[in-house]
Amino acid sequence: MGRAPCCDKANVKKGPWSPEEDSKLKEYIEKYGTGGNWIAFPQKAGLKRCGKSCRLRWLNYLRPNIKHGEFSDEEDRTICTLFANIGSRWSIIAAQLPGRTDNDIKNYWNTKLKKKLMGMHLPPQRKLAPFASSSQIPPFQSQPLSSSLYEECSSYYKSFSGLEAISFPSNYLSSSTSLATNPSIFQTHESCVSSMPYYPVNENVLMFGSEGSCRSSDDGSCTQISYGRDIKQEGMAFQSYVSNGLEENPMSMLNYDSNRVENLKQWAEKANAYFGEIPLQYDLDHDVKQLIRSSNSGSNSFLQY
DNA sequence: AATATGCACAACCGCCGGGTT
DNA sequence: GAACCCGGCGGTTGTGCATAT
Repeated sequence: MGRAPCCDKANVKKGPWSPEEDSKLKEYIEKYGTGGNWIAFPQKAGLKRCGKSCRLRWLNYLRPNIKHGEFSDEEDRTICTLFANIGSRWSIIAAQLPGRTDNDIKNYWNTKLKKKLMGMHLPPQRKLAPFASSSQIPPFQSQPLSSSLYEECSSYYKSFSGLEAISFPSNYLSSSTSLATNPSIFQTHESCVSSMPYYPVNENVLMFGSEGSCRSSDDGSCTQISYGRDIKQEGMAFQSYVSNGLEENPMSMLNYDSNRVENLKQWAEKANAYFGEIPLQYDLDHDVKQLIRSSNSGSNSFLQY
């Protein structure tokens, strides 16, 4: 038995908000505030919406001082740098960018910034990576592909990532997401990772690259491959902090507002204390982070475009 | 002009953690 | 301490517009 739904789905409107709904929501909040209970909010405000939907609409769109439109170069740099250090903690990244919402930043990252970054590290004529696989075709892989293509793609991948091989955490492959039914996970042409050979290690894990690519633990058992997003993301984040140290943190390369840096340092300290040392693991975004770091360490900013 | 494809963004979904009972 | 509720979060999907064919 699952969790009870937060609202009566049958009597709740979904989809885009109308201007009338927007003004209703806005007026009510300006008059009475949110009331501290979003679940009860729609009824009070006379909206046929889920409370969560109201909250999201307010926070991401209607709230005062929301900044819409183009991200500045400095914002780009901030996002990239924070992403390299803390991963996809959009709410934390958003906290460093006044007026921007986590959703905004997440969308911006997924649709533009990541591509911009990856594109800069691809030879122009080969922006579209060939999809390939290897002889290690898992049973559910419908199309056999040549290993030569894999080799080409593999070197192509190495050429910009500097990584020999990569293993995916299993949470990229959640139980509800079958490769057979949702191949889109690996279809992004932004990364040749999509065509790394992969094979099941156990029922929940697929390995990419060679077996030797498993770098997870001392005994080679890959035990850090995790299910929870927190372990994965925070693990990467704080491994990064542990290994780089705040002094080497690429943030220092930004003209950072000192208060913001201080906030982040405090947060990082708390988090470090909480998580301690966490084994490094790779995921699809790892190489993006590598790119950011390596680019930042050079004389030319990767965001000079 | 019609259709296909790509892209950007808004919104939804489901999980998790913290607080309360 | 267990059960429940709610807010918050990140990942994913849906939709509409723009551009290419």
